[in-house]
Amino acid sequence: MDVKNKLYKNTGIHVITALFTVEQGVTKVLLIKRKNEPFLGDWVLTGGALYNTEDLEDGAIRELKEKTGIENVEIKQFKVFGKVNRSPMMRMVAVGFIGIIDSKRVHLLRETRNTSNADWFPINKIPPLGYDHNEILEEAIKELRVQIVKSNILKSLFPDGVTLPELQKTYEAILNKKFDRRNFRKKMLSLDLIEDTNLTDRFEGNKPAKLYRFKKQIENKEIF
Amino acid sequence: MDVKNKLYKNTGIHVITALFTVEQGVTKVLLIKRKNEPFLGDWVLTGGALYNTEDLEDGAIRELKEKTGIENVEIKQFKVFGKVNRSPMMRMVAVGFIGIIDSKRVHLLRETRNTSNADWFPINKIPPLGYDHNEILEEAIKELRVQIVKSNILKSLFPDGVTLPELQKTYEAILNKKFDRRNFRKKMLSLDLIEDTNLTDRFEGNKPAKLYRFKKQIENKEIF
DNA sequence: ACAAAAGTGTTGACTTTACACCCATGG
DNA sequence: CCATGGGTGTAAAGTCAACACTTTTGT
Repeated sequence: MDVKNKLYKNTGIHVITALFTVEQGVTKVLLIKRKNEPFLGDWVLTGGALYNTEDLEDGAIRELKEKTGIENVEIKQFKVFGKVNRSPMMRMVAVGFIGIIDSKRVHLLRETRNTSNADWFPINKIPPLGYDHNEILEEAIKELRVQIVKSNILKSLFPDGVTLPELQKTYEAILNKKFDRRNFRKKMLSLDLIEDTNLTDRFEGNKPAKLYRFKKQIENKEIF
Repeated sequence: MDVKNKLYKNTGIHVITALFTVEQGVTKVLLIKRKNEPFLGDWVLTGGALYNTEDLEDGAIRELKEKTGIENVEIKQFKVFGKVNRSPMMRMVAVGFIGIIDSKRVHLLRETRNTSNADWFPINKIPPLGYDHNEILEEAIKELRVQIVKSNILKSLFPDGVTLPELQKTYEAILNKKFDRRNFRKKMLSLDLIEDTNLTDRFEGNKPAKLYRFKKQIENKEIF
């Protein structure tokens, strides 16, 4: 590779995170409003350009912090978006990440150096986004639906443990589907993603529910 | 993003393909030997730096052509590798692709402008590779094993159709596992990846086998 | 004792596994 | 007619889907 060749110049990396939450049965994603060109005034997913001194995931986390104030998130790389013209100023290849957190546990910055607003949008009410972010978000939602059944990605939504009824509502919100309570329990437990704690929910006028927690490590299943 | 900021300079994209084949029950991957620094004389996966004028997949295909002579391959993006120091000269983020072809159908160039050798290596006999390619290859093998049961990736290995006994040998080679013949058929057909042609194998002293072909489009299955 | 939500078990349908014999072809 | 490899069915075990009643708590 000849570093001076023009074909290799002016290329950069975007790190873009679709950060989800679930509020009262509604799956939402965090969007920010741009304060600069290009796409000034447009809503976009959180993200920005990677520094050449940081790893991909660290860059995505830094951008989240800078543009929304959100910290302590676990995210997972899911796909790269590299069409030549996806960004207008120069050639940018975007690495997409997903994560999910409890929006009640974070303080969202409404304005920063580079953003004029930030908010959680229900995933079925997404405005036209800047860049190719509608496409990235679509893929992110698909990936989220896959990951919740085969990884512990939901751990960051329930860092203090979760009850099966809560989990069921979450799955129903994300997969947009209803489940039978008994069968959901059996399925969930057989997925081997959660483990019993010996605690119960704080009660509120009804039978307290058992608390589970997501496992630290998930072993992968046979595929054939 | 301030384009002049040093933090955004000197970043490039690698497009790296793990191209597999299966020969007599052995899964192999294509490696090339480097003719230049860095890693001069080392074996690596096929790939190189992306031009700022081409899409990711096009770049990976171009690199395959340039360094091995291989054309008409279908490849699939699977993961990004972005550790700050994965490449010694400058910051390079690698986008990994996998593909699988029939090695008998291609003419492999043994030497090119940038390579001093090229060959198919059994995946359990891989030498230490340049860059982080051992890690990339490991992930690529995992992904291959997932893809053969949920996508039509094997189509490019069998462009003219395939019989169930051939397919079974291929799955056994890639998954490193034996299957019962009757159960393999049932499973394979229920996966809905292949469809009957009304042809049969050209025979060679025994009962001719029915020919199947991989479907163009695979619909995705329910996940919960 | 009532309201509200949590927890639990069984049956029938379906899927998966284990296993052995017949069939078509070329020589 | 024999050797080679291809094709098929069935019974037992396991998994999945549908369904209703009992338990615990606070008031």
